[in-house]
Order: sequence, then C-alpha cells, then structure tokens
Amino acid sequence: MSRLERAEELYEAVNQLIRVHQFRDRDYICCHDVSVAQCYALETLIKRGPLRLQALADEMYLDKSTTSRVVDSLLRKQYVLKLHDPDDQRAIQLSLTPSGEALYQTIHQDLISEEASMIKDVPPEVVDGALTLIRQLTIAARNRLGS
Amino acid sequence: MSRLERAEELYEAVNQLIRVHQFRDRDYICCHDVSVAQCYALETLIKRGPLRLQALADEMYLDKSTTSRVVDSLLRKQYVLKLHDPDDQRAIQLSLTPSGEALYQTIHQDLISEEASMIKDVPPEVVDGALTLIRQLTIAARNRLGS
DNA sequence: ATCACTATGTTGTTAGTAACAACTATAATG
DNA sequence: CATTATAGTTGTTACTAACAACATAGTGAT
Repeated sequence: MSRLERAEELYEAVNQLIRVHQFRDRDYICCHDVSVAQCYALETLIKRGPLRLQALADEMYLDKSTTSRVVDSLLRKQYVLKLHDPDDQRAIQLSLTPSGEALYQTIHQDLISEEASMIKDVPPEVVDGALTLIRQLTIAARNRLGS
Repeated sequence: MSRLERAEELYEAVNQLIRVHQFRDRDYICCHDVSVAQCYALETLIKRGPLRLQALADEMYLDKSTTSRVVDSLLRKQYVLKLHDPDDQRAIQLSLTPSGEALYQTIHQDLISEEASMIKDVPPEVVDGALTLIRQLTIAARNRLGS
C-alpha cells in the first residue's frame, strides 16, 4: 500500500469516527443546559486553567468573535466568571464558577461512562495502542496547521 | 489503568483529533464551491452509490429534513441529479452529475494529499495500526448507537 | 508628550448546520 | 375504499462560525 492509499484509508476512517462521535456528543450534551460548543469551552477552561479570551479561542480553533459569544452565553447562565486583569484593562481572565464546574463534571461523567461501555469489548492493549496512535496523528496534524 | 481511566484518555484524544481535522477540512473544502456538509453528501453518494434521500440521511447521521436541504443546494449548483423511481412516485434516486464527480475528485485529492503530508513522518506500520483501531472504535460506537 | 501602531474584546452581518413538527403526496393493507 | 405508513418538503427555531468594523487600552518612536 502506498502512502497516498494509506492517507486515503486513514482520512476515511477518521471521518467515520468523527461523525459517530459528534452524533453521540450532541445527544449527551444537549439534554443538559448547554450546547456542544459551550460544553467544549467549559472543558477547555477546566483543563487549561483560567484563560484570556484570545487564548481560549486559540485552544478551541475558533475565531475570537465566535468565542466571545460562546463565553457570553455561559456568562449569562453563570457558568463562567470574568475577571479583569488589573495590569491590562483590556484583558479578561475566564474561569468556571462552582456551578459551571459541577455541570461539566456531570456531563463529563455521562460521556466517559458511555465511552467506557463503548470499549467494553475492545481489549485494553488495543485501546492503549489506539491512544498512542491517535495522539501521534493529532500532533502531526497540528504541526501541519502551524506551517 | 482502569477501564474508566482508559475511556477518559481515549475520549480526550479523539476529541483533539476531531477538532484538528474539522478545522483543516473547513479550510480545504470551503475554498471550492461547496460547504463541508455538501461535500460530505457528495462523498457519500459516490461511495455508497445512488441513494434515496432517507438512506442518504441515515448514512450521514442527519435528519431527512436537513439532508433534503443539503441536497437541494447541490441540486441548484447542478452537482447532483434527482431521478424519480418509476416503481414508487414518492421516492427519488440521488446521484452525482459529471461536474459533481469532478468537483469531488478535486477536493478529495487536495484533502488526501494534505493527509499524506501529515503522515509523512509517521512510520507506515504505525498508520496501519491506527487504521485498524480507529475502525474498531467506530464500529463499537456505531453498535452502541443502534441500541 | 504625542502620534502611530498594535493588541484585546465586542458587535454587526452573513452563511452554514441541524433538529422537530407539520404538511403533501404516494404506497400498502385490511 | 378507508386507514395507515412511508418519502420528501417546508416552516420554524437554535446553534456554529467567520469576517469586518469598531472601541478601548497598551507600546514605542520621535
């Protein structure tokens, strides 16, 4: 199999995985109080700590304007907190409120236990292998984006 | 590592991969004459042969109403063809026009050669491994959806 | 010190994504 | 023939997301 053929198979396989995951995520997230993008913002803020708007946008591969609106909806629902940076009046630090954290934990547990059921018949060493490879692919893709 | 921990890591890794892929796909597809969803419809129609609307919707994990509109836009741009089934006046068979096929081939080649560059530093056997595992995960997820 | 430049966020606008419900028209069934 | 089921379309609503224009706040050079 040539590299091009390999690339084609991989592209196809990843695409299929993406569809299924997205479909499932919508299902699990939207019955709570937030949309998929909002949930992803919560996740990013939890995992990458307090962030400025532009930094959050970069992490999520979104435009700052889009991010601003996503954050705004979370603000109105009181899931995130805006703190003005005293050293720079333009900048804001975004972090989760306790209720934001609680909501994310609930959704996260749902999603993870679903993922766990999903892989219940896949041998652990196979999952570990997949993990490594998927990460390698992500890194390769990310490096490519930068250039 | 427990199954839950494994599930958590996997969920995170797949999510990252999805973001990067989506970001890139938008970039590569939207500079041509179609949107991401439209391109995916073209792809599905090429790969799964002529389809009815409902069948196309099922393949794409979309509602038939959403699919109807996606198809409609492709119809207006003359990339797909609607044929009424003589045996069932309600049903339509959807297929690509020559220009639809040509457009898809162009985009597809772009995407695949990008994917190929992406994996140029990843050893072939690693890609093959990832391929198998990603497919296994997709199947597991799909089975889970059905239930 | 001031004027130009840059960076941070927000708002206006536009287009694409996607579901649910209601509807029309056509089969299939009893 | 009436009832029910199926195939697609249309109305409506909400979310996703970018680009451009903007206000405001720091940064630097003269």
